[in-house]
Amino acid sequence: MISRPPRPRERGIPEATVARLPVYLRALQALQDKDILTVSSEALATAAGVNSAKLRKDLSHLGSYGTRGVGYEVEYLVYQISRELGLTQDWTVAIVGLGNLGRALANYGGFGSRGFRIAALLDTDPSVVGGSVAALEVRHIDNLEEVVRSEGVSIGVIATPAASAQGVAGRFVEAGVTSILNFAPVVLSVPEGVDVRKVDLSIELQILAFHAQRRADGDGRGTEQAGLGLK
Amino acid sequence: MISRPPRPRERGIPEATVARLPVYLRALQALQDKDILTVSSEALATAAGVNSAKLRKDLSHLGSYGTRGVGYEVEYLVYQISRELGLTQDWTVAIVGLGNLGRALANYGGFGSRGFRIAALLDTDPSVVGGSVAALEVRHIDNLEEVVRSEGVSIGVIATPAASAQGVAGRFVEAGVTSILNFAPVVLSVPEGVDVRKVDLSIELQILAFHAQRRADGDGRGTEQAGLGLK
DNA sequence: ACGTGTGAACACATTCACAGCT
DNA sequence: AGCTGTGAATGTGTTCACACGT
Repeated sequence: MISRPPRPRERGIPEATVARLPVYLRALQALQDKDILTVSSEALATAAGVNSAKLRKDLSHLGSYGTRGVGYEVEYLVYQISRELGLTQDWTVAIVGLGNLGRALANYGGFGSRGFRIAALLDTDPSVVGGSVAALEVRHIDNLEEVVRSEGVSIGVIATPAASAQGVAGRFVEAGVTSILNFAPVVLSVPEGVDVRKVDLSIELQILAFHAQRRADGDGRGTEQAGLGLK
Repeated sequence: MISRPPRPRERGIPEATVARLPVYLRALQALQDKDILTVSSEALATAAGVNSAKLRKDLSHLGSYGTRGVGYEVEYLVYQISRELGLTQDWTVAIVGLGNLGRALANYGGFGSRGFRIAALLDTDPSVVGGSVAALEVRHIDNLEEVVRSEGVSIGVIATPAASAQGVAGRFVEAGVTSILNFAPVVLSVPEGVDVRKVDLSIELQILAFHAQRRADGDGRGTEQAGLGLK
């Protein structure tokens, strides 16, 4: 008899919702900058590029933070979302690989804007190590374990060539880092309990190409898509 | 010679499948480089980081390209996926904004590797315009419309500051570009029929932070091996 | 014997539409 | 009267498990 380990219904926020919370947060902060104190689901949804039913459902997972007949208090919602996302505490980041992309990341202002602090830059290339990027010294990757410990790094960013990425991931994991953001075009293999997110530029382009092609062969010229688009 | 596939193709591949095809394609190309001719769904799934049932279902949307009892012929599958994604034709790309990120994109080799050609780099900054990045001259953004027309640009990449992104998007759309890859942290508003994909570094970090926080304070529920009781 | 291809079951996500509070 | 919060309905995606072709 095979009983499947039941996924315990841990009362959690749906993944799709989590992915949108940062978007809502950004929209709310833009409203704050304009000194707007209150916002309806309809208005906030428009600013965030979603529909209002989805927004309300998403927010309902955090709690009842709106007022019926009125809307949401901007400042309060900013705080609640920030807290839910874990942005009320600081997260320390290390970036490995300081090619063009790594440099871009290190210099990216919005990065450190709230909650994220870049604590270390690491590379292997002797022509890069010892130099300085974004007012930080680039250290040799041999210091990874020590830096993770001394700086309390909790998020590792991998911006190396594909061939080095798995090795770096392994060292991060070994050093106790359980959150990894991977820009290298490889599938990383990590133990259970380690969270890897991937950002892949060429995959995004390929998805765009797919849709563009579909649009192109569906309509020869402004015709709507009819069935039987035989080749 | 290439015989025409006898299988009629359905229109409408699920979006989730489309997003994974590039991953399969990359895994298959890695197998090709190792001179592997045939692969099972199990092996390919492992290389792509998914389970085999999902892989088979995904591939079944393209047609019946496997052989029962054997597996998939690597080269044939590479061709079929490439064709489905529209990579058998060339796509011309223009990048706007040559700050750190734009430069990284322009220099990113994998970009142009297959099917994508960077035809133009555009910026407003006088200290950048006229200079050269990745062996291409950076032109002033006033040339956008002309470049789109003369080079046949079909994909626009926006790597500008947030404040400029909507304006650039509008000009792309006006010039006839219907596929946009946006790296600026704003929600772009575009007409129906224009496809926008967003890559947002700080959103990815925030999602990681959410899960990291959950792991840290959820404790009891999870039975995964904790790496270092670092709290 | 083996691994693909797929209907059926299940899980997750979105949208609808309206009850309920202010 | 107006807008949130939410069950119910619908749509999309994933996993199971096995029939079927090689």
